[in-house]
Amino acid sequence: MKKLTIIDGNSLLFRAYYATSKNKLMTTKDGLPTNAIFAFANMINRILQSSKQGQHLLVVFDTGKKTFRHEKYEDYKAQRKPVPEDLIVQLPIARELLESLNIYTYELDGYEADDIAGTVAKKAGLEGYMVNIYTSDRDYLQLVDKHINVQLIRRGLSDIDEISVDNIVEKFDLTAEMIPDFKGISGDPSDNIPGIPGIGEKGAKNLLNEFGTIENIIANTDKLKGKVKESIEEFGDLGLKCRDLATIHLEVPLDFELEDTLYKGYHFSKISSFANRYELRQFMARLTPKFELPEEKEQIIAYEEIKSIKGLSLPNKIGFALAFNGEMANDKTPLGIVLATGKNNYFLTFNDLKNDRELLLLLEDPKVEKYTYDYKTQKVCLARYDIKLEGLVFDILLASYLLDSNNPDNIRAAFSYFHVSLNVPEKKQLSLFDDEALNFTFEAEIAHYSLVKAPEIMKSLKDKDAVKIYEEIEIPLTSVLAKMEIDGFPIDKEKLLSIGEDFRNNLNQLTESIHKLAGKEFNINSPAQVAGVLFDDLGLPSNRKRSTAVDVLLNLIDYHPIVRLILSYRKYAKLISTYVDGLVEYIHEDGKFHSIYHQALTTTGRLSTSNPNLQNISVRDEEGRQIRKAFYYPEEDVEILSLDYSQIELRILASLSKCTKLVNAFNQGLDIHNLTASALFKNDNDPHNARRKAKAVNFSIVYGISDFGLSEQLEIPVIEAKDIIRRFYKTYPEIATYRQSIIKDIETNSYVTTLTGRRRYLLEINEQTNYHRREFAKRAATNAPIQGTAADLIKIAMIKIDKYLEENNLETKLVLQIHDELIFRVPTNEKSKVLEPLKAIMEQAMEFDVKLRVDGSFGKTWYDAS
DNA sequence: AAAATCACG
DNA sequence: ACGTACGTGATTTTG
Repeated sequence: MKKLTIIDGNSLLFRAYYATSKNKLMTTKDGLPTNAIFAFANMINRILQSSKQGQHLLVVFDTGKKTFRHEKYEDYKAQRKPVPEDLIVQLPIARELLESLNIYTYELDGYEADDIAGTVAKKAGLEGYMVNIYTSDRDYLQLVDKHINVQLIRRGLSDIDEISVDNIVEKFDLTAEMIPDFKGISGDPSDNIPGIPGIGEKGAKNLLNEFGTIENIIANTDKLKGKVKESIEEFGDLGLKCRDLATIHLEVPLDFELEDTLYKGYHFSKISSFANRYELRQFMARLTPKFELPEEKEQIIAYEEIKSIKGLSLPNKIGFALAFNGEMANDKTPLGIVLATGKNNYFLTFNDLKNDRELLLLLEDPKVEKYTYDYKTQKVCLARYDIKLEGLVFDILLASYLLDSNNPDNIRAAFSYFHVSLNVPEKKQLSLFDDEALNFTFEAEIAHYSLVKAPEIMKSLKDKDAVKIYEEIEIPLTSVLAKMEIDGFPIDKEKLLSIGEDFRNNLNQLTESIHKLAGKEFNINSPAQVAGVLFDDLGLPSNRKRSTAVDVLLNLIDYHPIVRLILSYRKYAKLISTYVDGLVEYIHEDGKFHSIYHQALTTTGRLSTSNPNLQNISVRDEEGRQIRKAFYYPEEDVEILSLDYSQIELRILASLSKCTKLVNAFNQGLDIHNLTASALFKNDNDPHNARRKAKAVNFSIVYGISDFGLSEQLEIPVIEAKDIIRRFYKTYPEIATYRQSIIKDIETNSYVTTLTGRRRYLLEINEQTNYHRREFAKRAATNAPIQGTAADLIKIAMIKIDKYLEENNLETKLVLQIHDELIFRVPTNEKSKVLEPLKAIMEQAMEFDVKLRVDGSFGKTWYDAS
């Protein structure tokens, strides 16, 4: 017979915690309490111990959000004591434990664990399963039937009472069907359900055994007498309402199948690293080996070299991996390709690939589903040889990033996250004189595992609510980014060098003057030597760290003329090394930059660019801004368009926090910094200065404020900064509430989400002994939903814009993304055609309470367009 | 390889 | 009493 074990996660954790919290709590050496985990893990161990292969296992949780019961009865669970802090921090660890053991878990906003358990149990019962539910909550007894037993956990954890149809009446003097009515009458103080006043457990049992249901009791009120009669007459309806609350909801919309709960086993490496992390040695010693899965790295992935795919009947789902020569990141030479079917792996050299018409058609056929790691790099590489690649459905790089944005942007790390340990890649050198056979096992592994691991990984994405972002954002975006990388961004090398010459002249003069003022020659590039000259030779006041960073030097400017010169030197040195000489190195033969977009790198969901980084080309400083004059299209009739979101992060903050004042101000087009200034610095008689300060305050909120940080920024005492923050929250109270809710999120779940559901995990929040890592986690948690939602927004806009340009056969091209700004190549004749539509797409890419605003400007050069 | 600095959002 | 603004990448010096 099929068996399903359901565990009430919250209930067991509570029991585990209180059973082991009598004395001093058990902790890791960092001081993280692990007592509940320890006991909970032992319980899971015991359940695994007594299970067999082929059985099903499911752990259900409450999400802690309001449920439909709260809507029916606002006092539901109202007087429940808050969960102890020491237990809260262990909740995410319990989930980690279950994940490490590969045990299926489920929770759903709006429903409690018992509703989920009940729905699953009844469904399984109908399908002939024998169901066992582990809980300490007697409400579950109503589920008992001939297919369902409840393992009721009593005081300790080892004292378990098995309740079945055969013994429920004997033990509780009630049938399973009577349990809700029983609770409805006698009440349940733990859920704040009052029940019918005046009738207790004893009376309720008597009544139910005589009449069966509350309705029937009410219908027979005349047969009752005395106090009981009065109570039923007066509070009968309340009893019905209470029964309603105590009834387990059996129609929870579940989006998984019973098959998903089949327990297959665990990977030793994963659970053992978990146990090490939380110092649970005893647990590992007791862990049953019968569910241990073989580590997959032992398997050797072979491949067969072929000349053409002709004659092979390949399936419609193909894993693939290009082999590259190890050169520059965005200038790789392809050596060959491995195709994986799940059963076989085929290798073709790049030469054979180029000549294989059928393979070329397969690669560009969107109906042939492609599974791989880092589709974009391969698409870009092939495009340089005029080979099209279409039909991406699964990219293990993007999946690993969405499952945890802390995962490194690195192939071996991504695969090892899915328990695949890739062979060390061979450093391949293609040389005319080198006819040594190369080994492509590495690529065969990538192709094979990308294909076969996909179903399991898609399920993990589903568990983390990431499927929508994956399918609707990251997967389509990767092709848009590939196009941008292929198109590149033009640069006039001569112009850049001539700007550089001016910088170099300035730098030489500055070097001379600085050496003269210092009275000696020294390396001005060396912070240590600069510190020596300033603080030792010239005796300027130094800080503890002897830092010579800009903000320090700015405060020393009046002490000695050399300071201003050093600042100026730094500026030109930076411009020359990074933005002239540095950039020149990256110019391709076509006179363009082909920067790489990293789609799976930042923890918040933003993109980043490299080789070169085009997202940090100077703009704030007029001298530095000159660099942008070298960026333009050499064609006569082509211009650059820049479209940027105005104040996007503050708008998102206003919207996410539903801050009425800010939302209204934005929607009325008011200056938001002035608004804050008038609320916080009313008495400041310098309005310009007031706005500057207000702007710093507004931003500090986005970054997750600290009074010290703000005091540093504004160069005011910490007490004043503290008071400013207090007044800020008083002005915008919803933001204070919002921040608190974010902090609560991170503390209970160890992650926060953007508006689309993108997660950022911050496990630092659990480090009990490390105050400053915990505080960092709080600031980062405050910032991530804002920065990440802005990232989601512009990504969606990019996808929509790409589609729009394509569908309307426009020559305009998206060429650069700078977080809140998109840069386009626009043929002059399309200028009036694209401006408004593109603006509108950006402004409406996502729905917010606040209206979004996009500003745009054209220019021949990037300088003129920004 | 890490630290310091500074360019951007 | 702690010791602090969020996210990046490139360059240079230095241990």
